[in-house]
Amino acid sequence: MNDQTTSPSGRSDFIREIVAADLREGRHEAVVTRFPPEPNGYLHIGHAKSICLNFGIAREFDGRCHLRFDDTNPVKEEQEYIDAIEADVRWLGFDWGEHLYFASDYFEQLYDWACHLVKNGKAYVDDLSADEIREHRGTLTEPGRESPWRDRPAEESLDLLERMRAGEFPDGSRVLRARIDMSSGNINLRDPVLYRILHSAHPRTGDAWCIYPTYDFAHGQSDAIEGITHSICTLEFQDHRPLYDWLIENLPVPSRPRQYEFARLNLTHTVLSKRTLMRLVNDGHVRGWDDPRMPTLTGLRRRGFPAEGIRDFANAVGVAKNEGVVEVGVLEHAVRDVLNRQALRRFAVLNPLKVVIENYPEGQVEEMEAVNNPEDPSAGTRPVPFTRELWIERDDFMEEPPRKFFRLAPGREVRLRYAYFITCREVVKDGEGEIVELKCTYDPETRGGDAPDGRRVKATLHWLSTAHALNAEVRLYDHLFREPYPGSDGRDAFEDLNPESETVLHDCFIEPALAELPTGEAVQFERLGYFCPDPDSAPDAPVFNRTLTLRDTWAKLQAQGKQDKA
RNA sequence: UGGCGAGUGGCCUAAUGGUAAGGCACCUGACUCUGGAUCAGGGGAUUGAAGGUUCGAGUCCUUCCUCGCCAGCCA
Repeated sequence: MNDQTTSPSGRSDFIREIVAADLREGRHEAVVTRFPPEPNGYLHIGHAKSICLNFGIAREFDGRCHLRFDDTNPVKEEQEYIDAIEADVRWLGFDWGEHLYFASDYFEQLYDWACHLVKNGKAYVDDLSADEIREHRGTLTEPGRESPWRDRPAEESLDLLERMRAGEFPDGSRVLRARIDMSSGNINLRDPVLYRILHSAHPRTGDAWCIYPTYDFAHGQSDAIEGITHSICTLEFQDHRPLYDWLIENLPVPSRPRQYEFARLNLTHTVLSKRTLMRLVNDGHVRGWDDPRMPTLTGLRRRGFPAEGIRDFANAVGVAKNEGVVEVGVLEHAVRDVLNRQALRRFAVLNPLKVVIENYPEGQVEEMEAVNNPEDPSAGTRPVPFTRELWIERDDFMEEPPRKFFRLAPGREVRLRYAYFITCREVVKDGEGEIVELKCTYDPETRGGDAPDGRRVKATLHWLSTAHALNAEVRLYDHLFREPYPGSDGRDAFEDLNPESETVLHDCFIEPALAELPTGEAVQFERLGYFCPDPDSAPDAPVFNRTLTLRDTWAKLQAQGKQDKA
């Protein structure tokens, strides 16, 4: 018995309240939910919301959640997707234990139930073509017309259904339809198709079948077979609920599941429709389903988004029936929040500018002790080599600094993190006036980063010894779409693609400690953001993906054009 | 002119007839060897509209408006 109404985070929602009430009032001994993907594509962040809801409820109320593939349409489904989906759900942090199911496991039972409906006059074989059925269906405002085959004898329908199964008829020649109400305002009740002929091999049942149940006929009955108590789906299925209930009530099913609908996730600056995602991949706008810019779970994982961050995000957006659009910032905040706690800090210089410390002994190397994670003392420290010639970030120097620019400038003193204070003495330029080098001096008294005389600096920069830094490629990512609502106001979503969603930087430098970081392990490049090694990395050619930038108030000031304001 | 659903600060979500709460975002200040993090504070809502019931309405009733979904042998 469990009468809690809230999730561990203290939040609840209308579905959890229904579950809690059903348990409290004894309608069910335990809650059983299910996540029912069709294996025809990759899972994305929107599915994550559903996964977190279904598995989350099972976990919180001490019930169970099944992973069930809704594999009723062999022409679109593939084993590859089944494998990828299982991996993604596991990665997200959920476990279905023994409860892995396939709608195709129930084909025989479903067929028996189809016969049951026919025998009871609740279903019939229709010889109309797809076009004719459409014509008979009517429109949103006009009722449909009954098929001429609607009242044929049950025995005849039964015989035809058997012969459909036996493969006697070609695709599309006949269907099995429920006999409900051709004049219903709900089009799903206008004698919906239950079975269609598809001479197509199925990833799991092979060529055992040439007729396949539709979603409507398979889903609720699969729920009933598995003892699902709460069948949770998205809003677009609300219209199907009367049909869901009609089938359950007219069939000798072993349990009585109920369907509940919630609003699917929408996110700004991205798109979550399978069709658009597919086009992004097929038209080469991204490099694949796992491109770090994709909102797919495999893409987010490659990008370096931790599963915990995605779960936190799902929890933060809540579950309701109001279809809204969540700002990506909420997702990014959730991800930064876990990365800030967990990611090891490292130095990297993406856009290098050489600094020579003129008064530092040539050939000398000092090991500076750097903290691995200020949020987690147990992460310890590491040595970072310091020498006379260093790389710093080009953005950390300005020859003519505006008022609010605190970093290095001619004559200015700043701190090199964990090392010394340095002062810029001279700016060296090439023939074109490009700054190629900074000549600086350091104060030996400031070793470790503090001045004995108590003087302060306004900025602390990250740096790397030119002699020790490793070379790396770094891929910078930004929103795939520059518009918050891609394709709004009549535009094609693809017009809103962000041309700068990926910027590849070569000849970046990373600190030696980064040499052997496992793929996908997130680190923070101090002052820059969170990054993780990409699978494209080679032993001597590391590639890093930028997961997210750090919050950057300087960048914000620049964007607002306020950097000169007093 | 059909059916179903939804409208609460910029965004998301709560308040289950008792006097609008939280997260994100934004702004200020403190602190800081990351312009990060953290901490403290702040602005911002005539709850889609108009009526009605009630001592009292975001919540109940009526009418209206707006938005979303549905006419696959997809899910």
